[in-house]
Amino acid sequence: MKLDLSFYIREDVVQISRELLGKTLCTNIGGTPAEAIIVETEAYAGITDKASHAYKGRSTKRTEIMFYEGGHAYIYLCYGMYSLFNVVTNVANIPHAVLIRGAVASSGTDAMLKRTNRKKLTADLLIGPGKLSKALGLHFSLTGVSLLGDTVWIEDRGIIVAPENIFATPRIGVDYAAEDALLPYRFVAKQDFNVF
DNA sequence: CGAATGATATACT
DNA sequence: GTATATCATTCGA
Repeated sequence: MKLDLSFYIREDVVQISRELLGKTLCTNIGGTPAEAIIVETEAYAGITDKASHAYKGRSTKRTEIMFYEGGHAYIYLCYGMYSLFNVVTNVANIPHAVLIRGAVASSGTDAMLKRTNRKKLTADLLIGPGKLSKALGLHFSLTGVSLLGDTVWIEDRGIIVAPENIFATPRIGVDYAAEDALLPYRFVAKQDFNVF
């Protein structure tokens, strides 16, 4: 069942990050459908979070998507070659977002392998935000697309990640955020989804 | 460990 | 309008 607006507009972005573990991320881009189970997320808590692009309410043409109502995709180009995929949460004008950092392929793997120029399915194909976006076809030009539409969306397939399999750790690659880089806003699901 | 790689934000003229 | 520093990263030595 596709997650609806009420899931995204809640105010606790950290809670949403945790709940996204085990959900299925679906894309239908360029006529090639693909699905993956989310296993790693990071929360970006808007204006109070130095690691967020919207820290202190900074709003620019790039970051304006984060100020939208929850349920939109904020996709942005980093390091010149990798698109990073985020889920916007909370109500309009509160720039909270969840970075999808890793997933496990569950369907449409042929298309993913083709996009990433690989021959064989490996466990780390979708681990890492850059690789995940590339494999699923999430180009940064798609930023702002609604997750309630039929291009990119998230479904609840009834997969439950046990609390003892969820680990909270500091975020990756945000050392510039000083003390906020130490916040335990990253969530990893350590569970065998048996996709091989 | 370090290069690749380009849009974007910011600080200038 | 133009210049330059800066990245929510990855891959190959």
